[in-house]
Amino acid sequence: MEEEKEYKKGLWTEEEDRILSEYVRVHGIGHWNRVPKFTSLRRCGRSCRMRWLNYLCPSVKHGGFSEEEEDLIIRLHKLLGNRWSLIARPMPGRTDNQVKNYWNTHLRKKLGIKKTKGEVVRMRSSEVVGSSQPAEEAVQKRLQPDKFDVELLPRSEVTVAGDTQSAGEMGNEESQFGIIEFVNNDLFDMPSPGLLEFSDGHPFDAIWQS
DNA sequence: AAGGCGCACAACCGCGGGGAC
DNA sequence: GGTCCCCGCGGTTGTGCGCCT
Repeated sequence: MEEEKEYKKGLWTEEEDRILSEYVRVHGIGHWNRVPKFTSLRRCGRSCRMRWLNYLCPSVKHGGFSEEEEDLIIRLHKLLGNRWSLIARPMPGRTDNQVKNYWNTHLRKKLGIKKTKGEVVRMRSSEVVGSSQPAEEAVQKRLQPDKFDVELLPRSEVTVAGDTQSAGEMGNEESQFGIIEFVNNDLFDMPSPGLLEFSDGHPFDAIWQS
């Protein structure tokens, strides 16, 4: 794309912010690629979109994270892994980028978490099924879900998001798979009831990351 | 004073999904 | 069904600034 080379990169100036804000005021949100056509702004659409969503949007909260927000991030990250958009969803005024940056610069250090590639702490359903404690209790203990009600569903064929593999095809031991249902699904904009699958050896199982 | 360094935050990039045509 | 456009996501890189020597 020849035209793309002309787009400016780097930090935004006050004047650019003003132009973008005025564009949004007149044309509304969306069709960001039209911004450089309709204005004198020499920024690509994606850059405009990001600047608006992460900074200029009036609903975006600036400033440090509160203890409550920090606690929520920690809990949700433990639960969801690096799914920043999901983590940011129940936090009004916070964007995925903010949450991601805050995690990478503050919380990971604070929690003593090293950056590892693909290291995943998995919960085998044998921990649940094979343990002496009741299945639901085991899940509750692992998730520490002050804000969630979870229950373990009977293991059955699992279709992992966007994948047609059955649970049986993904591993050798049937006991490796399980499903957690979020009974209290207020925090996530998921089809109710929300389902999270976990399994061994599948990319989608990064629910608990260390 | 200055330059090296690390931290915090902003911004970019690659990729993929969904919808319109 | 194929292509294009738009958008969202998550990882990575860039930038500014304060602190230390």
